[in-house]
Amino acid sequence: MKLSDVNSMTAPESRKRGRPLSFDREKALEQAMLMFWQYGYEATSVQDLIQAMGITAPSLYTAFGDKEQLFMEAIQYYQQKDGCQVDEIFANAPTAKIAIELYLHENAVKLVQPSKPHGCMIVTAATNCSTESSHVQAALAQRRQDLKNKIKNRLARGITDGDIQATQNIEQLADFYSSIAQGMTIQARDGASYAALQAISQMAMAAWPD
Amino acid sequence: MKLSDVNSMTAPESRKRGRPLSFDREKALEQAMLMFWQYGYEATSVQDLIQAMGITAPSLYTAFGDKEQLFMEAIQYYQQKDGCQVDEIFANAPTAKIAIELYLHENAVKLVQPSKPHGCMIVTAATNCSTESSHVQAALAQRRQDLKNKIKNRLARGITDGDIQATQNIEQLADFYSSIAQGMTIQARDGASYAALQAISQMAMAAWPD
DNA sequence: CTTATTTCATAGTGATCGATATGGATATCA
DNA sequence: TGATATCCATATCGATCACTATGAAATAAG
Repeated sequence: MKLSDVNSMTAPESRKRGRPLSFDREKALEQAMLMFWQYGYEATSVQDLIQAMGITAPSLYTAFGDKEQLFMEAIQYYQQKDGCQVDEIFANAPTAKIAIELYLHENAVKLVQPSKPHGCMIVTAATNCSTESSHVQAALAQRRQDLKNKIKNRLARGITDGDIQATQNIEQLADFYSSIAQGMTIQARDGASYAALQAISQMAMAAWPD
Repeated sequence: MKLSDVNSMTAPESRKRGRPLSFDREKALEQAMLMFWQYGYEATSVQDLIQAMGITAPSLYTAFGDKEQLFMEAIQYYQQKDGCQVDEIFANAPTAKIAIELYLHENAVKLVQPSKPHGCMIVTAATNCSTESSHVQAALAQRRQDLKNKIKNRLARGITDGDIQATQNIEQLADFYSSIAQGMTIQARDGASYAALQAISQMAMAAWPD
């Protein structure tokens, strides 16, 4: 690492040398996320992106690397802004059952936000991929696996807390409730209302093994 | 209609004039279906298709019209060969609950067939589409709606048959079980085993309102 | 000021997209 | 056989794909 790098790290904003950015990087990222969310990774062209972001192609590439890196950043931005805050929900819920119930409810809310694409971006944004972008597909699959693991861990805590019987098959329950969440995304894509989604999550809770 | 058309209809195969097809049309269609099933509509290029089908581009266009018509035919072929035979299942099941249970079981079988793409083609093949092929997307959405309507109709028959209480919300039940089937597709895509899918469908049946 | 650095706008790169024009090959019909 | 009809193989169409080379414009440092 060079000394100049250290200097730029310790004084990130104020002492930048060249011509300043003429656009808001975060707002541009948000627009890119909305495009990827609606149309998916490959179906969103760079041309579409720069129009939505209000910048030119060279600006996109200098600011975000390439299309794939922009997508990865958009995914991260999505999870922060429009995804379910599952860590917080699971940490604060008093029981595992309430944790799942609150998660499914938050899921229903987030899947049909007004003036935003419906459905979960993690589920839908890289479904149809050619072999060249299979690692983008794999990255989203990993995020879905991460969620399932978080559900499983919260259920395991339910056993140690005593609100789930130790004989319960936690793996199966995690499969079921992540499947429910993903099914709700397809329903939301196909026009389901918040009320319909909420009804689905309530029916799913009726399968809870008391 | 011209007389020649009538003649060709009454004698379809034997009296065709010109050079005969050098490939099996149905086998070529099956290969096309497998490609669309795995990669989706837009991510499968015509180049990919003709390689898998073993024919040249002009042959594809004379035999199937264009890429979109080939996809529509592939969808039809899929529903006949690899989709759930829901009409037959629903017609023969003695009660609505058994009908749904059998459907979900058949679904689990069809979603993880060996040496075939996993998940339901109707759910996954046109998720990421640009605006130019939005009607392809709409066609699949219509097929999903058709399935939900068939579920609803079978539940309604359950009420007239007396195995479902008339107070039950049939719309909600149809939403729930079609959501389950679609969630299972995402699970199958992400590597779920038949046993895992079957466990999901059994848990879903635990939510049945007796 | 000059110099260094970064961004911006224009224009265009080779590659691939879906789809076809052309002409020869192979069949049936008269 | 000759006429007609259909298919196959080669080569290629304009459009779009993700991406970038070039140089001018705008800032900070010296």
